[in-house]
Amino acid sequence: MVQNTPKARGRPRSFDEMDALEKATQVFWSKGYDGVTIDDLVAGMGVGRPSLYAVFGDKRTLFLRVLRTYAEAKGARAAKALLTPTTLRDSLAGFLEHAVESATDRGRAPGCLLVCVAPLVDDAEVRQFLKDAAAGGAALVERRFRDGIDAGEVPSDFPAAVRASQVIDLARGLTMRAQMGTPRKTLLKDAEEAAELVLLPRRGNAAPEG
Amino acid sequence: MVQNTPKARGRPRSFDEMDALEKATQVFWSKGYDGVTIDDLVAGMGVGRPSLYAVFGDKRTLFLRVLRTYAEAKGARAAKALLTPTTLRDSLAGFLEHAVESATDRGRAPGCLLVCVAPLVDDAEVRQFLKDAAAGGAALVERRFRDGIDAGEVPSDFPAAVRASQVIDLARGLTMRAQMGTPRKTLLKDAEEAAELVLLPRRGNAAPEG
DNA sequence: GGTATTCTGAACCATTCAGTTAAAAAATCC
DNA sequence: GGATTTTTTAACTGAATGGTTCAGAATACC
Repeated sequence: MVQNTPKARGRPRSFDEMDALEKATQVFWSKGYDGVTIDDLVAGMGVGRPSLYAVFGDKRTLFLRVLRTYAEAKGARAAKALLTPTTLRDSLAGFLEHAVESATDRGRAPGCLLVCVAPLVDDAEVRQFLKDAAAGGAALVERRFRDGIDAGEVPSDFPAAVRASQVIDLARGLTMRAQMGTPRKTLLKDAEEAAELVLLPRRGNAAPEG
Repeated sequence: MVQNTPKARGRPRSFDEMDALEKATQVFWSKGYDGVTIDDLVAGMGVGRPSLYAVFGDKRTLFLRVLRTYAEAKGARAAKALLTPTTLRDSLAGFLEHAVESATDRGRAPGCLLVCVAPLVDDAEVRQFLKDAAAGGAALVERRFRDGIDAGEVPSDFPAAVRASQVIDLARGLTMRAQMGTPRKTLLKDAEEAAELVLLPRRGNAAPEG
């Protein structure tokens, strides 16, 4: 960081920008995009109306920023959950359990901004972002599968790409059920089962040595 | 039908109720619940404002009716797709392909009212309905699995309930990808793969005689 | 302490929205 | 043909919404 305190002139802000952004995330998350009014954001963020427009722009701009920030943080956590464990099975279970835990976190609205809220936004930029994010997630999982192949945890003909997109689909399903109120305990068990499922060897193959 | 023409008095309606309901479905489907205004419905349904209120009630009431009608029709088609084929594999593939086809139907908005729109509605009755509908779908798939067990298509220890909820999760994932613009062809292939996946025997079991 | 600079709070405005009302129109019943 | 019933067209109303403006408050610079 070359950026040393830039000599903030004028009246200092009464809010922290990142904190306000976090609160905005919660507002969108719990009420959807269309369901949110500027007044909701003003109330939820603790930021005055003019300040909101000055600092974050209009609703769409703010949402895009919220989306990017959220996706970055969540993506980092997901990657960590996926890449930290040593065995492939633990990696996948961790990845899916992370999705469940984040979707059933008390204090936050159930579900996930990327899965339950953003897809409904009728905006080309949002759609493209989601597509890229999903592709990135699938690529990450696929890479982990390939590492598992190299490590001999699954057979060499293991369909990594197909299974990766299935992992993403299953994670989405778990997340949506979280939003619908399925209890965390159930979903965690299902996450385990899902990890088990996607690791099954193809038909006509011997079980892996794992 | 005991109901013979009830001698419609007064000025006849200029619209067909069921047709208007169908159009309302499209409006909600393409713009979400919160995103839809009464004027959108008036324009999309070809029904005057006062008529809309008189015949369908307010937006929430109309949406609930749309939801029920849509779910009934879709449920019937899904059940048919699931129960008509003779082999278990064809049943599952048909079920998932039906989901994909309905979610990528040209002329309609991509996705599915039950998967992409309704979950966002912040309403207890809607949520309960969705929960019941999902449970009903899973139960249907589970029953088909059990029939497959009885028919010897899968081993007797096949985890029918778990796999059924996984089928639903995968269907949801496919549907969401449809909404995001993934082409039908890709999704149909993935539906096949998903059917293949959920039929794999558990670890440590011999392959079925299928 | 004075001035320039930045932020805040409240009021403001044009637009949009949900829901209603009133009168005209189109059909049946007598 | 006239009365009755129902639907339609168009206009209306009060509330909410998105976005802006403006005076005042809080800080740094000199």
